[in-house]
Amino acid sequence: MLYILQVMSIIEKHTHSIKDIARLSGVSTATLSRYFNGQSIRKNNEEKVKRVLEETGYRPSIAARFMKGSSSGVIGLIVPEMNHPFFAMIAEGIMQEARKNGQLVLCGTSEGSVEVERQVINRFSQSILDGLIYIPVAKAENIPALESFRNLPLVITARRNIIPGVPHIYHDGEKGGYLSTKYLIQLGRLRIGFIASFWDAPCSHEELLDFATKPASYTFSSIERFRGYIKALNEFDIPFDPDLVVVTGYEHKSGVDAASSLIGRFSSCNGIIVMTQAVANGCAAQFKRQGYKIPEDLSMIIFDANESKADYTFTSIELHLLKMGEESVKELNMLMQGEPAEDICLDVELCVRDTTAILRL
Amino acid sequence: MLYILQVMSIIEKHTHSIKDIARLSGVSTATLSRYFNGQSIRKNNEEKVKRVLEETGYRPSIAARFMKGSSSGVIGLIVPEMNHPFFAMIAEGIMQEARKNGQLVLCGTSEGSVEVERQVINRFSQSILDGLIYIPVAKAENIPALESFRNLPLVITARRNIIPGVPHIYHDGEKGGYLSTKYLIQLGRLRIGFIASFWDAPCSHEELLDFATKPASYTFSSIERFRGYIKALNEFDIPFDPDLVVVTGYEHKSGVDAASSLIGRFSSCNGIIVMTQAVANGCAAQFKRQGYKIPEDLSMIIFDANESKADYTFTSIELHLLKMGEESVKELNMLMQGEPAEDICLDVELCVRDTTAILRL
DNA sequence: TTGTATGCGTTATCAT
DNA sequence: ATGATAACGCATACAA
Repeated sequence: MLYILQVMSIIEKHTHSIKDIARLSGVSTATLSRYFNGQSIRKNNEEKVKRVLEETGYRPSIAARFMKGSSSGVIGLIVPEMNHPFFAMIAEGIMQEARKNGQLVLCGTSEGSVEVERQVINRFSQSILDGLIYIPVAKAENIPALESFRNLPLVITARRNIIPGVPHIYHDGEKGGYLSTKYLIQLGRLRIGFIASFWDAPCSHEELLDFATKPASYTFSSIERFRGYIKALNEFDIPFDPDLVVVTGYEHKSGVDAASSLIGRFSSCNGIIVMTQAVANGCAAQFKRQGYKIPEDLSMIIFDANESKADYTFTSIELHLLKMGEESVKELNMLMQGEPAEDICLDVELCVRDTTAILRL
Repeated sequence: MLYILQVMSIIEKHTHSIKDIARLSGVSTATLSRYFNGQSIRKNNEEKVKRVLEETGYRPSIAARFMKGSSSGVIGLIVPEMNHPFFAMIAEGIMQEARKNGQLVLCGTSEGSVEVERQVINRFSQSILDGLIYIPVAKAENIPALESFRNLPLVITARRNIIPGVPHIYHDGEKGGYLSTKYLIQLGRLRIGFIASFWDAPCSHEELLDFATKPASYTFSSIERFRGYIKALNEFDIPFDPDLVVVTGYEHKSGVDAASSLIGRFSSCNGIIVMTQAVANGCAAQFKRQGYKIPEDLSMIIFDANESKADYTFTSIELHLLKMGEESVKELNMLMQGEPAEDICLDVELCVRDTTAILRL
């Protein structure tokens, strides 16, 4: 009961202004403002002020504070979808780090669509932000020098090479693709499927193959990982077969479709690399339905096994999503303090679990 | 490229004020303000204004706007943990609905702790909110009439009976508990374990048993569901065995511990009801390790199988989490418009899948 | 329809 | 250390 009462009184909508407090406690607003910002005031004044604050439950308005040019303590976050363990985990990391700094996070989801993303960004621009963490859906080519963008501190997360001069926080996707492919090869599996996932405006099959060889002006994580896949194949002199590559989305259904597509295309596939768990689940379900045994007939490696919550059955490339969120906030805060910030590439590791096994003939 | 440029120019930090626009276009600020708010102005003025707006990329500051008393278009959300499919899904629903209304969501996580929750609420109070959606962790007894709380529109989500006079959006937990228990009984399984999960300050084993019988002044979802469990047992004249009940947390590890605990306590358990997937995974893993076969030896039913992303293997009580989020925002907006809002109880359904089977002796 | 003047809650500047 | 006052960007009552 006491607890609830406290909560309630704390969160009341604005009633008293700094002027009211000044009047009630007999000091000037200037003195109060200084007091709130950590400066010391005369002893007997402090006592009086404290008592009045207690009684009124006064809270400063950050709207007014922000208007005066100081910071709002609010950072923005644009994310494709909150209902996805990958982004939820990053968001959790962001919020934890933000809380440590007394910051809040204003969220918007782009719902995996470029159009919605535009709307949300537009909406954000009318809001009170010290900075923005942006997990893009958009496909953006030929990015020019952006002089128009130097005012709002910005960090790009989970993608690399999107906007020059802006810090990007991402995983070493190429290494992930390389490690997973190499491991499957070492298990004796030379027919390795690669299921690339995209949000909006997916790469075409051809584009993907194209991007894997020549340096692109931007990248998606699927493309990075695909590069590693190609690299490993080359290293072991395994001919690349385009029929082993599927481009799809990020849903459970995408996995089902991808599996069907693979099964329909050719006769033998004994290894497979999938971008995320939802797709992998759909994929596995469909393969099982067609009589494949996992891991014997078909070994699977996925990215981001969503550590703490899952059944721990997928062999996976482990990502560090909480850390990714934390680093994003740290970078953003550096930027906001005028310090230079650079890209951060987080390492990945192969974690062998239940969905991979040596190929027996 | 064009896309990125647009984004950038839109989100630039404030440069022009309404006064600048007034000066540049030769009209007064009042005229501009009216124009922005939909009133018509003289034709030739409108053209001039439009051109200036185009050139400057002017955006009104909602900080100033909100200071004047109008709404900020921002709703608050306090959630125990974003990195949990249950809450992530609710949050997604909230954000989708918010976006439809041009609103943004200010998020804070309580990290499953009452203390952190207090901090976050405290931080929220310094912010600009039109209303608040609150998913509580706190255990709150004997809630009094809260006169101090009539200013900030508030909705409680995923819990019921927390604060009188405030609308609650929740699932029919008792029905869920009842349906799952009844189904297991009908499969011939009369030894049904119930694994209750709590965030912070968990109920003691005794408290839980207590709350199940007498009407409590507040409730947790685990308690609601437990009531349904008891109800079904009574209906089939099955004696209640306290040893079949475990109180634990919401993590994977909680499930492992709960399973160990159950196994250690007694000899026979052929059915089990679990609150959430992470716990169920841990639980299933531990039971399997001990030689139990699922669903033959042990049938499992869980709540919230996290529909779109999962492997669809658990028999479950399906919740409507996206809808829960949407309804929360709708209720909150009604409240903000001064309309009365009432509790919403969302229905649940039993979804039979792979983790339940008839008991064969 | 338009412009002038004032207030919103805070911080910063300047004298005291 | 303190108090009076001018900003900040916007909305609006009121006069024109």
